[in-house]
Amino acid sequence: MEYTYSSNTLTIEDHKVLVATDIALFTIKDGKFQVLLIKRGVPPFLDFWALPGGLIRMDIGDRGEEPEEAALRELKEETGLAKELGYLEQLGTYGSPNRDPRDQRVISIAYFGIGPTLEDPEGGSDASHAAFMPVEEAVSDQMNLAFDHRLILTDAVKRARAKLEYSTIATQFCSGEFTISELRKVYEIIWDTYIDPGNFQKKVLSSPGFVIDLGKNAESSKTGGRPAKLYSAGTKTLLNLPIRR
Amino acid sequence: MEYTYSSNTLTIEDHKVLVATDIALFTIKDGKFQVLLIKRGVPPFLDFWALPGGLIRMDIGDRGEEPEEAALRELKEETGLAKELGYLEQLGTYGSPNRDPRDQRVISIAYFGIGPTLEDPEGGSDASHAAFMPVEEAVSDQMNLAFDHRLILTDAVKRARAKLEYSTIATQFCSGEFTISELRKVYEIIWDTYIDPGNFQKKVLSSPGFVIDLGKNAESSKTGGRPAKLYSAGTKTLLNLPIRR
DNA sequence: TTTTGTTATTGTAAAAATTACTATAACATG
DNA sequence: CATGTTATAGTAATTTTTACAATAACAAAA
Repeated sequence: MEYTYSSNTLTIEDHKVLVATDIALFTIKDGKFQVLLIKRGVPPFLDFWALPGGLIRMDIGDRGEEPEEAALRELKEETGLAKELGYLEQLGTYGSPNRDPRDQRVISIAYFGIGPTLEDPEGGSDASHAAFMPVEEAVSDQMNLAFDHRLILTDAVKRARAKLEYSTIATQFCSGEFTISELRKVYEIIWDTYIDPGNFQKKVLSSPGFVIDLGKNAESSKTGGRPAKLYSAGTKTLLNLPIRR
Repeated sequence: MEYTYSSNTLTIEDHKVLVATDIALFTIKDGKFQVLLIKRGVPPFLDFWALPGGLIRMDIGDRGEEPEEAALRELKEETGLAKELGYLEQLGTYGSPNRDPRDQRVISIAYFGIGPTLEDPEGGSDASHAAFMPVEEAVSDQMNLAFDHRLILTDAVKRARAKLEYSTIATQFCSGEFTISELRKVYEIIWDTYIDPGNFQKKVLSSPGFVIDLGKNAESSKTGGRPAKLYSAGTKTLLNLPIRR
């Protein structure tokens, strides 16, 4: 990686760009796969829905922020979300020259995150509103998201659906204690498919490190039925044998 | 994504950073899994081995380069590599504040690429040398790579090993026409493991879209043995059933 | 020409995993 | 206590994987 190059017209300074972060933060709420969006309070894309995010600041820390740190800070500022996230990983960087209509070129490091079912977020600093929205709605043709956030969101959704297969991230969509049925519903909701309860149960329980038996039962539901055992998320992140769609 | 923020001391300009790209370009050469490195000809890290890469330039195109375009341009400039790559995807962005020791903060968008067995690259513009090096050697404790390139390289190696399982990228390590044995050796070399020839053959041929039968045989080798059929890379990128390690 | 060695390819049977069900357990409610 | 509901366990057919044997098709040596 070099920056020895020759240009007759530009200085090093001229090659600098602004770097933002954005988060596609997913949860399951009201039985639906949802994503956290903010309604923009400033131009460009005033009043458009957008992924929470913002610039990496150079006046935080010795030499500026870690990208992930910036993403979490902006998330908190814009949505008031205080709880710890269940999962966060880098999704990719979006850097096409025209992705931001402003004069300055801005690239964005996008993150993929999962929050457990969260209290309703509230709009923070420069967002006039923040809310979870069903993914189906957020990626629909009717919805016009700001910048290239539809692209980022569809990539994040693909990532989520793919990761369910070979990782244990589904547990991050559940609360601290959950039943196998709740875990199964995570798959059913995100994949929009039916999964056989018996086979799923055996598959999960035979995958070492997927879940931890807490040795107690959930409260029996009002609709009747045998009370389910409670589990918590296991320590392993990768499954030996995938869960198939 | 916003850049409405308040700071008493800094302007928007002060938050800008330099953006570089780096490529971990893999191939199989001399029966070994190898990565393309350059020997740096300028400080910092003078004479250190590094991944090919460089700054995204703002004086190319209307509003500066696409990141991928910059990565390919620098690859060509630094290594003289002219052939088209078999595969290229974004690996991730490395943006820790101290990853570059220079005054300017520099983040790097890293790519993961595969080239078919290539002619020996030659050092280009600002690289005094370019060469393929066995991955084992490049990631060893003995080797001190520039910047955080050891981290990038180990991430890229993980990506390569993981992708062999559920995608068809192994074909990109082969030449245009190849035998099933050659394809199997890609797996054996990159995973450093033995794979049963018979089972592998059946698995590949029963995976629709993995390879295309060219209806002709490879030349029989000097060591004897039945001549193998020739295949080319199929059109599918994802495998229905994974190849297991 | 025959034998031997080598690699490719096909076959086969046991083991493991998946799938589609069925059966039972453990509750709530009427 | 019967009925409905959900959780969990069981079971048999199917599919996939694995380990290995058998055959095919060549080169080279005898």
